[in-house]
Amino acid sequence: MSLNSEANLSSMEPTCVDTSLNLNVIPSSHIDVAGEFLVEELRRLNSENKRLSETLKHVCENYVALQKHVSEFNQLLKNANFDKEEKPSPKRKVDNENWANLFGVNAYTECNSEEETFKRPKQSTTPKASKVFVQTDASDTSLYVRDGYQWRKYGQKVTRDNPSPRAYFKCSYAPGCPVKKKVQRSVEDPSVLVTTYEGEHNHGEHQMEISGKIESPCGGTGSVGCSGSASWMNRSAGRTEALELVHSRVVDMNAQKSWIHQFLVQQMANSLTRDPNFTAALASAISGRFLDDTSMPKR
DNA sequence: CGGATTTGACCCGCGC
DNA sequence: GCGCGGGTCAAATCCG
Repeated sequence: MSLNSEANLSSMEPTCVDTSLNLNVIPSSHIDVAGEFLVEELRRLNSENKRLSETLKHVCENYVALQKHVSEFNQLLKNANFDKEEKPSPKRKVDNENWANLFGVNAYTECNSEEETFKRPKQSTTPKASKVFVQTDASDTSLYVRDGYQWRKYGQKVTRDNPSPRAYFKCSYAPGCPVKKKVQRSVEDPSVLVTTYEGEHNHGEHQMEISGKIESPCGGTGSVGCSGSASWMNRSAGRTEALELVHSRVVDMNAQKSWIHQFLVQQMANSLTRDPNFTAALASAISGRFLDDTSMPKR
């Protein structure tokens, strides 16, 4: 009964995390000390380990597929040879949105939205606007996007071109922060939340929503694959910058990988220490071993 | 009770 | 000038 049946998982792809636990650290000669209960416990943990490994295997497969999409996406962009001088047409904009959705890029920014300047020429001097596309659960009807900042909702409207309502938020982290954001579901894909940010935060550090949650190295919570934080968007000033940031996201995944590894190990350790059955069995095994040592004649 | 959210009313710019 | 639509306000309501 090997607990490392999924050991090949780690060699499958460098991006995958080896979560298989080496639970064979207890010599078989000691197992009989705790009796059958410990064996049962180990069996249970083994099956759970296998189940988790299977789940992780699927996650890794999805990740590899996504990575492939990203590289294809980058290749397409190279081939397309974007002309920076060219004024993008509304059609181009739609194409870009479709690309972002097509390739499963969770967060995609577009700054100084042509749409805004086209519809409202008088507002061309207004603070730059950025769009972020966030993949969410389609069944989730809420319009809340976790981006690390604290927002206060001040309005909601149903717009003409989109049946889903548009929510209006103001940054409430700093008193005089002028940043606003609009959140609306995409017409094409209701599972995608289109978030439009306007203005720049006048406060340096954003508040992390990590109390009781998991902080990932990419600066967000553990939700929705580190979908674009506002600080990320504020750095981007155009399409190329946005693409570079998509690249940096991929690079960040390496750091994320080690973080995931640490996190999984921590979670497993926590779940084991929290499990009263396991701790009881462990205590029984240890005390049994002590009794064994003291009662047994020394060799 | 205070802060956040909801929602109808209002304002303003734009096109006709 | 008028209607339409997007954006904002603010009173009512909710919630911890």
